Amino acid sequence: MTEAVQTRPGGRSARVRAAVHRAVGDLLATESPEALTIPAVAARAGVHPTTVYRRWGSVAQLLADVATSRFSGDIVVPDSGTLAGDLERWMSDVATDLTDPDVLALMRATIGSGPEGGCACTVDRHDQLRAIIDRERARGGKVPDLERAIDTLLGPLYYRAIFSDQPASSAWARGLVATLLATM
Amino acid sequence: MTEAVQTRPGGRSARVRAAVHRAVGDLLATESPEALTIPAVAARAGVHPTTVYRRWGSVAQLLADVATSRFSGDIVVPDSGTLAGDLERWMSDVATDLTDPDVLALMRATIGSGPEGGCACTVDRHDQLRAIIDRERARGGKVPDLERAIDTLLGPLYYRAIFSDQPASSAWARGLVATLLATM
DNA sequence: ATGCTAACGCAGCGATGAGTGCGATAATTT
DNA sequence: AAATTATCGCACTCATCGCTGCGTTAGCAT
Repeated sequence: MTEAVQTRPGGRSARVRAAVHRAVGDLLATESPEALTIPAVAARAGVHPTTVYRRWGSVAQLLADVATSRFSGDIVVPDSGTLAGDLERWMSDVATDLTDPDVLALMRATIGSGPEGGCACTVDRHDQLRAIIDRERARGGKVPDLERAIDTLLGPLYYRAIFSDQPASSAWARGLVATLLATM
Repeated sequence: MTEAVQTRPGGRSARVRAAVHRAVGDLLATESPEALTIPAVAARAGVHPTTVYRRWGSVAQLLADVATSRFSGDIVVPDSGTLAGDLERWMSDVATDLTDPDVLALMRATIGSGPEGGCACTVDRHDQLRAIIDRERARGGKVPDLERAIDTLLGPLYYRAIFSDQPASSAWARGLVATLLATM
C-alpha cells in the first residue's frame, strides 16, 4: 500500500514556482513591504492568484519558501587549505551578498512574517560554517567552537545589515575572522 | 507670524496614544503579524479606526512610533564606577529585555515594516553605549571604539534574538564584555 | 499512444480594510 | 468663563483581499 504523495516538480510547476519566487523578489525590491499581497505577487508572476493560495497558503509561508531557497546553495564553501583562508573568503562572500538591497528587503520581510523567519535566512550559513570548521578539524588543526564562531562572525555582520546603517564592507568582514582566531 | 504647529499632548490624546500602543503590543503578542491591521488595532484599543488612520497613517509608521517609544528610556544607564561593571550590568539588562517574546515580536514586526525599522529598535541602545564609554573616558580610563563595542556586544546579542534559536542568557551576554575588553 | 490525476485558470462571492466628509468633544488659550 | 481649534467618533463609500466550486491543461506512468 504505497501512499506515496505524488508530486510533479517538472515542467510547468517548476516554471510557476520560479515565476512566483522572482515576483516576490521584484515586489519587495520596488514596492513597500505591505504591498506584498498574494494577488499582487500572482499578477506580477503572470499566474492566477488561486494557484498561489493553493500552493503556499499564506504570505508568511511563501516568504519562508522564497527565503530558504534564496539563501541556500548560493554560496560555495571555499577550500583554500587553511582555516583563516576559508573563513576570510567565505565571510567576504557573505558580506558581499548582504550588500544587495533586494536581499536585505527579502530578509526583513521574512523576519517580519513570523517567529522563525530569521532562522530561514541563516540555517544554510550555519551549515556552511560548520562544514568549514569540520574540515579544519579533519586537517588536524585547532578549531574554534561553532557557536562562538557564529557569535563573532555572523553576529556583527547581520547586525549591521539589519539594525545599523553602517555599511558592512567585505574587508571589514574579513577583519572579524582575525578577532575570532585571536581569541580562540 | 508664528506658524507653530500646535499639538496638544495632554489628556485624551495621550490616553488614546497609550491605548493604541498597548493594543499593538497585545496584538503582536497574541495574533499573527499579518493580523496587525489598523481596524484591528483600533478595535483592541477601544478607539475609532479613523483616529488611527489620521494620527499614524500606516501600519509601518505606527510600528516605528511604538518601537522607538518602547525601546527608549526603558533601561537606565548604570554607573558602577568601572567600565567593566557598567557594561556588564547594562548588557545583562538588555539581554533580559530580549528574553520577553512580546518584545521580540515587536522587533520582528518593526524590522519587517520598512528599511529603517531595525534602527528604530537600537538607536537608544547606541546612545546608551556611547554614554557609558564617554563616562569612562571622562574618568580617564582606556576605552574601546564605539563601533567595535557595538559589533562585539550588540551584534551577537541581537543576532541570537532574531536569527538564531539559541537562548541569549544574561550570563552569556556578560561574557561578551570580557571578549571586548580583552581585545581592546 | 492512452489513462490518470496533480496543478492551473476562470468566474464570482463574502468580508473587510482603506479612506472621506461632517458634526461633536475636549484641551488650550485669552 | 468663553472662545478657539486640535482631535476624535460616526456614517458611509470604494477597492480589493481571501477564498471556493468547477472545468481545463499538462506532467507522469503504464
